[in-house]
Amino acid sequence: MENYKAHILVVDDDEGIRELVKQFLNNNNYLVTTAKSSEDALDKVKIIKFDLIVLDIMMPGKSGLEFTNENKKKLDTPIILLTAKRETSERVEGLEIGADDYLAKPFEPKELILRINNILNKTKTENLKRIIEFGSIKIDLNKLFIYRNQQSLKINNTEKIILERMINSPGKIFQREEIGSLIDLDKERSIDVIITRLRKKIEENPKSPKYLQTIRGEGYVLWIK
Amino acid sequence: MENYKAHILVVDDDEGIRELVKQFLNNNNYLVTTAKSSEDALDKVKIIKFDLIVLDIMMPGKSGLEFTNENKKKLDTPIILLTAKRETSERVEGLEIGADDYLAKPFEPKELILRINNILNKTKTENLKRIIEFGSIKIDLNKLFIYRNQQSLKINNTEKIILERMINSPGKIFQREEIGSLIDLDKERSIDVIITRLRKKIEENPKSPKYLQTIRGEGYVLWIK
DNA sequence: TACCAATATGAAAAAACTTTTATATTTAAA
DNA sequence: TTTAAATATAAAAGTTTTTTCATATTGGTA
Repeated sequence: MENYKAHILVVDDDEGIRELVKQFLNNNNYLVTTAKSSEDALDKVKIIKFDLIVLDIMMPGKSGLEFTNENKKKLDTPIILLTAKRETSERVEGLEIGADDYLAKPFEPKELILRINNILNKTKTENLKRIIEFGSIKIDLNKLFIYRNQQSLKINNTEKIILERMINSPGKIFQREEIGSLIDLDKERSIDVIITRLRKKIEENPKSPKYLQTIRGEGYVLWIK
Repeated sequence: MENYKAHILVVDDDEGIRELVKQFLNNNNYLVTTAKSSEDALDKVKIIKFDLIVLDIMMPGKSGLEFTNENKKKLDTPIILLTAKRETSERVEGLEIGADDYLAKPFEPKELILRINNILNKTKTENLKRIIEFGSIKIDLNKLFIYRNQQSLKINNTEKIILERMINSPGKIFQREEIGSLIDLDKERSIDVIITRLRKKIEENPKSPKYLQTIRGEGYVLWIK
């Protein structure tokens, strides 16, 4: 986890809420900056790239919805909206224009933390790990390793590209041509060779493959478990 | 987007709600399977790997919370909980045990769709794209390409590993030793060579680098914009 | 400024990866 | 069972990547 604190911008016109939230987030190991209006927030996002923005919808001047609508795309920062209204209409609108989540006031601070953790962890772990497991095999597409029966085998980039594509559509038949197009290769026999190599790595018994099978006359297919 | 429909499991003891939700999700291009209890759901997840589960909390037999608690980890499928209660306590508990989202009944079907889209798009795009932009450079860590002034340059896996690490901690000084440990290399001069190669690719003017700078006596640091 | 240690880098060497080729094996249909 | 087409694969050849080495350059400090 290292020493990095996520930096969160809290935007609310009510100083009481601002400070309360700030305090609470501080206690939960977040770095917090506050803004008292959308305009104020805009000034700040120009200078600092936040990890997340918590934004009240109803504020004098520009509303949180307007702020989200106008800035979400270029900022590309997760936004959690705070809404006072009970009706769903406003919340739906918030999500439609790109907010990542919302919370109805009054809310439990603990719930806010959970939602923040949820969003930040998600983007983080999903960015870092791309690990697929099936059968007795584990494939780490980032580290380019396959793990099977206590041993680890390195895969190369070509193999990664093909595995990644096939894993995305398990059960789909890939013609040699389609596989070849992924790596810019058009000799049929050459595709065979790559498949053979892959089988040696992922199959218990490469001669009668369980996962990476041949469909005679069609191509190859990957079965995940 | 291809031809793939996300497969969603809807679990609710109330047939009316089950069918309503199913109908609505079908209309929104999702493939739906229903289950009338946690036990029923358990049978189904053993056979099918769903993309997402929508789960009522209050059901006879095993509750949605129990189901989530017991299965979330091994399933690793996003879960949206449906809660009837107004209080936050139950919702907080749901998030704590690993649900990805919840929705209070009664809910607008449209809101459910938004939340589902939200979760599925998030996992999908974050799995597929790992593109970093800074200055006039765009780095695609999946495709192993760097784009700069209309031209594209290939990076190799070693370069990707180091860039990825440094991008994760911009401004952090990396000692040669630390960089070397990423790629299992312990000769100082060899690290230099890799840095030189990287600079040729990402720097406008590699002789006076703007992004990948030397900290004499310490190591290297990457500045993002 | 002159010196020394730190850093940079071209080029060679070594290692790894990729493709092709030639031949063997398998499969399905006659 | 025979045959022809499809697939598999070992080994060679070609290519790229990676590391090392030798030398050049740079930056700080006396």
